[in-house]
Formats: sequence, C-alpha cells, structure tokens
Amino acid sequence: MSAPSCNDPSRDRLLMAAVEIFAEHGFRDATVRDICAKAEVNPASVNYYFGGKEKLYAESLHFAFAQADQRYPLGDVLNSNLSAEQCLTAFIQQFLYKLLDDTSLGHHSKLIAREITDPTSALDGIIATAIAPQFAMLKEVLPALLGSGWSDKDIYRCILSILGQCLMYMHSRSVIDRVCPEVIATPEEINRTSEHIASFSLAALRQFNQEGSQA
Amino acid sequence: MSAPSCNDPSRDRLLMAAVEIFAEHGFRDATVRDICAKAEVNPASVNYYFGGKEKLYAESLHFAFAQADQRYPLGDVLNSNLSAEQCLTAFIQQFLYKLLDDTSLGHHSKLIAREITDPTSALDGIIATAIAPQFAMLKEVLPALLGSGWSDKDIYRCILSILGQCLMYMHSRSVIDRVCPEVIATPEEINRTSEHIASFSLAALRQFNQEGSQA
Amino acid sequence: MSAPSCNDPSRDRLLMAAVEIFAEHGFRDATVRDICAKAEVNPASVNYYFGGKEKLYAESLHFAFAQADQRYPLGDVLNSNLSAEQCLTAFIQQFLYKLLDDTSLGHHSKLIAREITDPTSALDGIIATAIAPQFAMLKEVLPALLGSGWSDKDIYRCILSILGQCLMYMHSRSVIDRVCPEVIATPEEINRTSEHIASFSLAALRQFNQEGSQA
Amino acid sequence: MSAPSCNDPSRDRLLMAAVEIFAEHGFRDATVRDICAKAEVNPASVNYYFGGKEKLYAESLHFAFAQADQRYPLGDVLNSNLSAEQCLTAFIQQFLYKLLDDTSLGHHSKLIAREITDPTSALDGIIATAIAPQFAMLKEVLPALLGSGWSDKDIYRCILSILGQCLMYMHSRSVIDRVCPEVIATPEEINRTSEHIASFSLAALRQFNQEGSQA
DNA sequence: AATGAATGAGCCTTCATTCAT
DNA sequence: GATGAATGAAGGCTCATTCAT
Repeated sequence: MSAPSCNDPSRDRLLMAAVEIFAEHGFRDATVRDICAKAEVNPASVNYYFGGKEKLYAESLHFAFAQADQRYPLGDVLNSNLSAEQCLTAFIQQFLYKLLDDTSLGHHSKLIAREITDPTSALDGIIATAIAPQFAMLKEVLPALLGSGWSDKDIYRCILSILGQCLMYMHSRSVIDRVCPEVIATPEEINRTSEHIASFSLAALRQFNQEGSQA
Repeated sequence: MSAPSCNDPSRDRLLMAAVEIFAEHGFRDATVRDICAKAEVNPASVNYYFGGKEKLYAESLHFAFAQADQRYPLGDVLNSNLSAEQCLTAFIQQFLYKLLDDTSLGHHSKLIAREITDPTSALDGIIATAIAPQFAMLKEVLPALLGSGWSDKDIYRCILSILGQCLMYMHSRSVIDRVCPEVIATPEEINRTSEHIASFSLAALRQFNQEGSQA
Repeated sequence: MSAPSCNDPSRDRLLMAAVEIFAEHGFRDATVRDICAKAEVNPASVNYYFGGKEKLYAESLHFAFAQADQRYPLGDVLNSNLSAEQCLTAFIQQFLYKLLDDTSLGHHSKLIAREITDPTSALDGIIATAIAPQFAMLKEVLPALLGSGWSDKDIYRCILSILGQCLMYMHSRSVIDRVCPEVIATPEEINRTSEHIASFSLAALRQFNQEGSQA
Repeated sequence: MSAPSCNDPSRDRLLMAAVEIFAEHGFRDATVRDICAKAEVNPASVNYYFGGKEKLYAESLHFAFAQADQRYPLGDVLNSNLSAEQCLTAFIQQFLYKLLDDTSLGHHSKLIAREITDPTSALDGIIATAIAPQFAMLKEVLPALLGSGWSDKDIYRCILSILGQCLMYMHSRSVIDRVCPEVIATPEEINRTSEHIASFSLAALRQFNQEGSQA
C-alpha cells in the first residue's frame, strides 16, 4: 500500500488508467489487458506492481478518493469561521462537486458508486479514511441547527437525509438522465442543485428545531 | 416476456435463483452454472427457457420489480382518499418497504441497486414500467404541498430530494451498516425511518410553500 | 432402409428437407432442428423415423441419388439403338444434367459432391447402386471407340478423363463461379458444356484409336 | 498473415497440425483441442497465435497452398524454353503432383478439396493467389495449340477439361479408390496418369485445331 | 404412435496469471 | 528490475438425443 503518487511513472499511469477503466466497466468487466493498454505498459505489470487485479482495484479506489479529497478538501469547510448554516451549505456544495465533477477527477465518482453498491474488502479502508470524517463533521455541525434533545440516531437520520439527497445524483444518475435530464445536464446546474439541497435541508432542520424532538 | 409466475416450476425456480445469485454477485460474476445449481435444473436450462444469460437477467429484473409491486402496490396510495400530506407519507413508507423488505421479497433490492448504478439495456424497460409511474405520482402530489409558482425543474428536485433520502438506505446500505448500523438493523426500524423521511420532507416542503418560489 | 417414398408424409417431408439442408450446410453444420423446422415436424422425429442424424443423412443420400436417377435414367442411354459416339454423347449430356440441374432435383448435386469429397460409410452403398453402373456402361462403350489393345487400366483412365471433365462443373463450381462465371451462368449453357465435353473426349478417343495403344 | 515458416516453433507445429486435422475432419468437425493436442501446445494457443479457429483455418489453407507451390513451383514450367505441347505436359505433371503428393506435403490435398467443395470466405484469397495464376498461364499457352478463331469461352472450357481431368484424382479419389484403385495406388502411377491426361488433352486440342472453331 | 420438454456432453473463447529471460 | 510469451481454468452456449406422456 504505497503512496498514490510515488516516483514510478509506469505505476502512476497504471493507477490512473485503472481508475478510468474500473469506473467505466466495473471490476469484473474491466480487463487487465485494457488497463495495461491504456497505460501503455506490459500486461504483466499489474502483477508486478500491485500483485494482482484485486490489489490494483483496492489501490485505485484509494487513489480516486485521495484525488477527490485533494481537489475538494473537507478542511476548507471546517477551518473557516462560518455559521452552522453556512458550514452545511458549503459542505453540500463541496460534497456535490466531489461526486459529480467528472471533468477534473476522471470518472472517479462512478468508481465510488460501484464500490458502495457492491462493496469489496476495500470498502472498510475507504470508510475509515474518507467517509467517516464526513459523518463526524456533520455530526458536529447538526446539533447547532437542530437544537438540543435529539438522540444520536435522530442526528444520523438527518445526516442520511442530507447525504442521500446528494448521493441521489451520483447513484441514480442513470435514472435521472432518463426521467428528468434537465436537472443534471450542465455542470453549472450543480450549483443550483447544491442550493436546492441546502435550502431543502435547512428548511427541514429549522422546522425540526422549532418543533423539538418527538422521541 | 411471460408472466412472472406461470405454471412452469422449473422456470420459476430458475427465476428466483437468478434474482438471488445476480443480486449477490452481479451480472458478470454470477455464473449460469451457479444459478442452475441453486435452481436444481440442468445447466442448459437458462438457454432453453430464456435464451441466454442476458435475457435471464432482464427477466429477473422485471420479476423482482413485479414481485415488489405486487407486495407493495402503488395503487394503494393513489386510490385512497388521503390528503396530500398523508398521501406522501404513505408513499414514502411503501416505497421504503419496497426497497428494504428483504424478508418477504428476497434480495431483490440489491439487484435493483446494481442495475441503477451500472445500467444495462434492461434499465429502460424497468424505468418505463416501474420507476416513471412513481415519478408521475409524486409530480401530481407535490404541487398541493408546494403551492403555486414552481417550475417543473423545481418540482423534480424536490422529488429527487425525497427519493434520494429513501434510496440512501438501499444504495448506501453498505456504508450505513458500517457507520451507523443502529438505524437500519431491525425491520421495525423501517417504520421509524419512513416517519423521519416523511417529517423531514414535509417540513422542507411546508417551508418552501411559505417562502414561495425563488426563481 | 425403407423405400424413399413410402406412405408416411412426415417421413417424406423430413427426407426432402434433409436433402436440402444437408446440401446447403454439410452434415455437421446442418442441425436437426433446422431440418425439422423446414419439414414442419417435431424435433424428435429424426430419431423416431430414422434413428439419429447420421442415419437420416445416409437415407438422404440414397434418396437424392434415387431422385436423380429417376429423373435422368441411365437406361435411356443404354436401351436405345445408338452408335458408340452417339451413346457417349448422350451419356455426357445426361450425366451433366444430373449434376447441374438444381431446379427440379433440389440441391442434390451439392450433397453428392460433399459425400464424394468427404465420404461417410454411406458412400459404399451409393457407389454400388449409382456410380458403378455408370462406370460399367462406359467400360462397355469405350472399346468401340478406342479400338483394341487397350488394358483395363487404360480404359479406366479414359473414363476418368471423361467423368472428370463433367464433375469439374460440380466439384469446382465455386472456383468456376469466381474465375470464369460465363461458362456456367445459365441453364442453357449446360448444353453447350456437354457438347464441348463430348467433342473434346471424342476427339481424344479418335486419335487414341488411330495411334493405338502405347502400352 | 505471417510467413508460412517463421521462427516460432509452436506456431509452426500448430499450423502443420491444423492442416492435418482440418484435412481429416473438415472445419467444423475438427476441434481446437485436437489440433492443440497434436501440436503439443496449450489449448489457448490457437487464439493466442491466430485469433480464433476460423483465422487458423484460413492460415492453414494458405500454408498448404504455399507449401505445395514451394515444392512444385509454377515458375519452373513458365520460365523454361519449352514448346507449347511440352509446356502443357509439364504443367499437367506438376499440377497432378501438387494435388496428389501426400507423402511430402501431408494431407493438404484433402484440405484443398474440402475448401473448393464447401467454400469459406478464405476461398477468394486462395483463388487470387494460387488458382487464378494457373488459369492465366493456361490461357496463354492454349492458343498456340488451338490455333486462332476461338473465343475466350471456348478456351475456358478447354482449360476446365484439362483441369477437370486432373482434379478428378483429387476430388473423387474416394470413388476411384473403390471402383478402380489400380490407377492411383502407387506414387509412381502419378507419372502414368499425367502422361495419360497430357496425351488425351493434346489429342483433343490437336483435333480442335485441325477442325477449327465451330462457333 | 408421436410429441415436446428437458438434458448433458462438449465446443470455442476469454482472461488473470506465471515463467523464463 | 521488467517484460512478453504462454498457460490453464472456467464460462456461456449449441445441439443431438432421450423420456414421460
């Protein structure tokens, strides 16, 4: 499990090619031949550098997450002096960009969507390093919006409501493309989408705050 | 494309085995031999009854949706004399049951999640017969909750917010199981979840209604 | 080994379909399903009536030869009061018609060509009943044209020279169609072809007769 | 389409085994497994070296023709200072050797006979490289023997008469073996056969020349 | 007698992996 | 260290055949 970007150019090319091919075809349908062809390396390189297709897949997953986190770091949201509402709004926007930005990050979101839908042993590592921190952050921010008296389970459900709205655009993009393609067609639409999700969620949270916990 | 439950016992066993194996391993990783072994039929039966692995997969998908629709019919929600709020609440509950009820429906939700994440040519048929009607129904119900002045695109986003919260529990179950398993562990928890999503969504919609369209 | 045309209509249809399909695709590439479909009978009929694909093939071969001999009987040539030259000319014409007449006999010639190129156990029977008599007839006619002093082997070579010219148009039709299609294109061309072969052969035999045996 | 005899021993063994097995069983009945077993290579080698059974078959055909042309080159007949009669005689002998020499060329003649009787897409290539040149050569030689006044079609028929006599011994060998095996039994007999065909053909052509064109 | 459903052996091909260089 | 040739296991599918009716 070496660093995503070491000094070996062949290894790096292999990794980037793997992210793309795995994202496009899935783990099983992707062939090491195709990956090596795209990376312009020998077909035996996968075993040489990574020790097998599966290992390469796990590394690709970490590489994709690391790339995404580097481009859209969570710290930007946390380290700023924002109100809770602004913080949540900023998080949603950044999270959505991370999920939907296909241009600068390659098709990493498809890769992640696949892994979540059809987890491998690599998922645990991904959750620990990339997903759990996001949950933790929201778990810190939400009480300020919800007021007191809410159980952890209540807060988790709210987190899932927020994340679910965002992930909808990634996991179910195939359905959206077919049923209402206008909401996802252009990259600029991402901003509108994040505004909607922020408004929707803040509206709900505010009302929850006023009504108080029903538990 | 015969009826999901015809009089042919071998065909039916094959279909049910296929739903299970495809759900567990995905289309590519599932082998015809395994499916036939589970159904206790001849390895050539898949070609005999369905004309190939791909055709069997498409039928399995339709079968899974048909089974779910039969157990939790959409008509129950529409044909009743309910207020818009009650109608949405009922829809959410039923939709969630349809997605999460693994006890009486087998592992069909994994099958559906896979197909949406990694669509095949069968998705179009599924959308037309099973998904589009649900969108249409929500598109009729929401205006009563949102008030006037909202564009179709606004309404679609609200629909996606609602469905996204529900689908979160299906698509990202692997993450939920690891990060906050308590919200999904027991079947009875499904009711609590649906209540949460209904409350969350209705709260947001009410506030949208009060604030009016910002377009 | 029943008569080619017995009273069972299913059996007859099967036989005729088999001749056509076997002729078109060869023994191995022809499927019993296709044959049964063309004959509009049950797929199990081949085994029921003939006891297997191979047996059906053997019967088809006999059927095709019988059909050809019925349409162009050898007796017509022998029983007439013709000179040796006229007899040979008539034989060549009839033989060529038998080989090339695809219209009234179905594609039986292709079937025969295949069997000769790639003999099965059925060939011995075919030779005994259909081919040997033709050799015998020529063996009787040729001495009148060649004069005396020729060994059996010499006569056989002349027979083979005559038959070879005729069979060229059957066995190598694929080549003729590509290299010089004009000599085989129309049915009327068959007459010209038979005239050529008769002239060519008689010219050679006459000269052989003048020169005498060189053995 | 690499050279018939390159430096790869496995590839060459595979090709020679393929010629033999395809000749013996035909394209469809020959199994890749059998070919690989005979060549003592891995069952996957056919796809590795040739890209599939069909491609291997096409290469085998070219290989067989190339082998035959190398052993009995057409150039030997053309480049020599022979009279037209000697030229035709030499051609017939060489052609016949090419067709019947099973001792030094393997069973390639059966392979060729099959392909001509039951052509695949490979035939066009074979005709262009191996068969058309022979036609062209005869088309140049025959006018010197026939005299003037003959149409192309007349000349083609004479060519077919000559080739037909030769090919008889290849295509119909199964019949000859059963009806008059003495004319083909021994390799030395090939010389006698070629002398017969040359005599027969030259006699006919001479007479045609004297009589003149009847067109 | 005659059928239609069902079978199982076998084929070609793909692909991740390894081994000698 | 890194490669390219070669492997063998396994998968989907076809098809002649059989069995219960």
